Amino acid sequence: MEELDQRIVQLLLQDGRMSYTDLGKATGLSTSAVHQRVRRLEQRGVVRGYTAIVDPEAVNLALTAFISVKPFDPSAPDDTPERLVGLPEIEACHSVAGDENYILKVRVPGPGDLEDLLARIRTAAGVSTRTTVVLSTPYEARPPKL
Amino acid sequence: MEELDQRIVQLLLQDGRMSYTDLGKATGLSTSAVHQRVRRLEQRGVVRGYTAIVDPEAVNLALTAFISVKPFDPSAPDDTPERLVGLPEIEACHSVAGDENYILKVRVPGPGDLEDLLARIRTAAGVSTRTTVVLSTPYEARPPKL
DNA sequence: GCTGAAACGCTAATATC
DNA sequence: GATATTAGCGTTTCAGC
Repeated sequence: MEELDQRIVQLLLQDGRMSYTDLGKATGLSTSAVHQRVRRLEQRGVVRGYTAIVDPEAVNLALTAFISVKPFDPSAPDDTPERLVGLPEIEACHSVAGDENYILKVRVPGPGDLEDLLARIRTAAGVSTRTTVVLSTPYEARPPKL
Repeated sequence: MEELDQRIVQLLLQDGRMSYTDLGKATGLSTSAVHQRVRRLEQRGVVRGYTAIVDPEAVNLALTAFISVKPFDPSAPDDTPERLVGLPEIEACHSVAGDENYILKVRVPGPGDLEDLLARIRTAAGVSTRTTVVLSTPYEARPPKL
C-alpha cells in the first residue's frame, strides 16, 4: 500500500472521528484528495468501518473470557463459525493451529451468563470447550504501529 | 446506565462516525442534547475513543497470534504488562485465571517477525511463552448487543 | 489524482426554560 | 438536562487541470 494511504489509515486508527480537513492538514493533501482516498480505502475493504471504543464494565459486560473450542466429531464438515455467528456475546472467532480448532473471545455480564453461554455454544456447534477467564485487562485495542 | 445513553453507545459502536444530527434523529433528542450526552460519556470514560476497523492483511499484518505468558520467577513482583507495553506488536494484554498469567494478542507481518517478537517478549519480561497461531478469522471486532 | 470553490450540512457555544 | 438559535467550520460535489 502507498505511503500516503498508510499514513491516513494510521491517523484513522488513532482517531476514527478525525475530520477530512484535519487529515488533509496532517498529510499535506487537500480536503477533497483525502476524502477521495478514504473512500477508496473503504471501497477496497482496507477500512471496514468505524467504531467507538467502549469500557466494557460501563455497559454491563464486566466478564471477558477466551473459549477454546473443539468439535466432538473431527471427521464431520466443520461449520462451527456459522453455527455460532448468531450468539452476540461472541466478539471474535479465530480458527487456530494447535490442540483446539477455534478460539472465541466472549463478553458477558457475569459468571452466570458465562455458564449459559457455554451451554449454548456446546449445543449450537457440537463442540467441547475450555474456558480461560480474564481477570483484568492492562491494555486492549491498541492501534498497531504501521 | 440510562437507556438513552445505552442507545447512543450502541449506535456509536455500530458507526463510530455517525453525526450528532443523525444520533439525534435516531434517539428522538435534539442535536445539542445528544452532543452533551456523548461528551459526558467520553468524560466519564464510558466512551474511550474512536477507531477505524482495518483489514490487518491490507496493512501488512497478516499473522495474528495469541501468546500465553508465565513469569520464570513466580515469587517476584509481577510487572509484566508494563514491561511489554513498549512493544507495539502487542494489541492486547489480558491477565487471566488458569495455567498461565497473561494472554497477549499480537500482530506481525509474518513468521519471522513472530520469532523476533517472542524473543523480545521473553527477554523484556522474563517469561516463558506458549504461542497459538491464528489461521483465519471468521469474524472479529463485532459490536456487542447491549 | 489533485486542487479550489460553492452549496449544503454539521458542530459547538450561548441563551433560555 | 432539554431545546432553540446561530456563527463558524467541515463535508461533499463538481469543474478544471
